[in-house]
Amino acid sequence: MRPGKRTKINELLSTAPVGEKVIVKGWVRTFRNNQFIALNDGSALENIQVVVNYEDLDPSILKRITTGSCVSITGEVVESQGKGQKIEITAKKVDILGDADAEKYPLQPKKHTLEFLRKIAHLRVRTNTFGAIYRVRHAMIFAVHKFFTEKGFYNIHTPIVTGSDAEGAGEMFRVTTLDPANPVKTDSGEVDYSKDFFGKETNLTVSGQLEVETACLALSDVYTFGPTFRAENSNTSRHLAEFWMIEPEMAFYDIHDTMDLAEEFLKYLANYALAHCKSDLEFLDKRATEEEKSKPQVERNELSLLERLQFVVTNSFEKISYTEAIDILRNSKPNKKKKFQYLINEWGADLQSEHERFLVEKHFKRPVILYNYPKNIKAFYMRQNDDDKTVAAMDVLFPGIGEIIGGSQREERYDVLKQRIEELDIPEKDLWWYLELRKFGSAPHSGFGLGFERLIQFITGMENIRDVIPFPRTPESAEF
RNA sequence: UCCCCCUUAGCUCAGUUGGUUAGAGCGGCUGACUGUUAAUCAGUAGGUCCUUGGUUCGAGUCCAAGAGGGGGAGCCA
Repeated sequence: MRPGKRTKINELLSTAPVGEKVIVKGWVRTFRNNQFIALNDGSALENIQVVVNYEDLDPSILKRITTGSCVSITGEVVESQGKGQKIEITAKKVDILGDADAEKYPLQPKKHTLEFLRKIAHLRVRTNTFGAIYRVRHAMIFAVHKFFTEKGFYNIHTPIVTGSDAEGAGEMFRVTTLDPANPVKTDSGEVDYSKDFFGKETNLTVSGQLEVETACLALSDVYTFGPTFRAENSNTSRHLAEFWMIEPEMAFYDIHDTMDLAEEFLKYLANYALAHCKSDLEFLDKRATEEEKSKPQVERNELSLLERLQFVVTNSFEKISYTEAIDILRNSKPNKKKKFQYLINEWGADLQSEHERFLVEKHFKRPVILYNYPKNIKAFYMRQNDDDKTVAAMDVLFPGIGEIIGGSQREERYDVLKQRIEELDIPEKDLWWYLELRKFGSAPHSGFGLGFERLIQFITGMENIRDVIPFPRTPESAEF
């Protein structure tokens, strides 16, 4: 080890170099008995215990070792005399890098509520829970790229600012440099967007799908992984105004190939987390189990977090058509006993989350993929089936989260697509390039969108989506 | 956007049918102790009871509006 070089705590704990002189730097979690610092630098969930000799240490330094302060420790790695840890560091030198006024520092060595921690999002990552979530989140980002790279997919950066309002995936955020109090106006008094920065109306993207299809019809297998913005007034534990979405798009895949890929992908990710985030997941598993105890029996999970991840990895997903799902729901107990708020009477009804939850959590008790939905409840670009009633759409439904993936085979036939655009009154002028893809060397292709934060919810067992992204953006809330 | 719930010390929460000076644990501070594991022990400070208005002899408690937060629904990923 190079003299003067800092060693990260995860490395120390895994190599346990007893007898070596080391430098560690990090943040104090607790300082017990005027002797024992629990030090964490984020490289692992675990802390290293630093033992200081309070009789030799300058009292003015001793006083500044407080919860939250940042310190640099020079000392020797020794076997611990205590029971809670194998090794510890006997400090020879303690430097305070950053004070944390104990009277004002909001984090205490105790359990805080998630609601409180959301209000101090700049500090919450210093807790075990959020440290674990951030690390798992990183591991999943890496695993996404690894999965697609191994399968020969190319990552495509689709635009964040978009000029088309055509996809209809949701309300959009406007992008403009016009003065909101006094925008340039046309003679007829309308806002003159031709004078705006881009010379037209622009918005933040709600999906990179349409753009990534261009790359798909040249590179075959591609994916996006980027920020996505929806200005919906959604106030739920599964919605954000700014979130990250993964959208693979595959040439020559039909809807069944796509469902298989979605299943393989999700299993790969769960498996990667189990293999690479062991101690973080064990911590989150315990945390979730504790949390469950405060809930009524009926709302508790039958499986623990780790068991759920294991279950997804080892069990095949149930794949059924919308029509089959309607049959199951129509004959289900809650439907017959009128327990559903929305009763299923006939084919064509949109499924409510109570129905999806019934299928996933009660009927099949495993992830379910529904496919071939009625065309009038799905988007214009989805491929029409021969029955003329349904489109080749699919949703992957997960327990607790609901829809984690939505995808479809795309309509590759120019005439059919054009007719559908007209039927739905979608402004065609914004879609000329999208239609041209069907004019020049069109190909059957399919894709899906995975909400990254919903994935992280599933992997970490966190119930509120605001706790799996560092800085959540939701209606009325954009602090930090 | 709709429905429901919550807001009391830095944090987590008690606070009886409306009644004198609003409490506890943790945290902070002071001291003791010194191989602790969210250390322990003793002492101590700390309050716009979310805001505004109303009812009442009297409001933390009842009513109304507003603010903030949470849960559910819809929209979806």
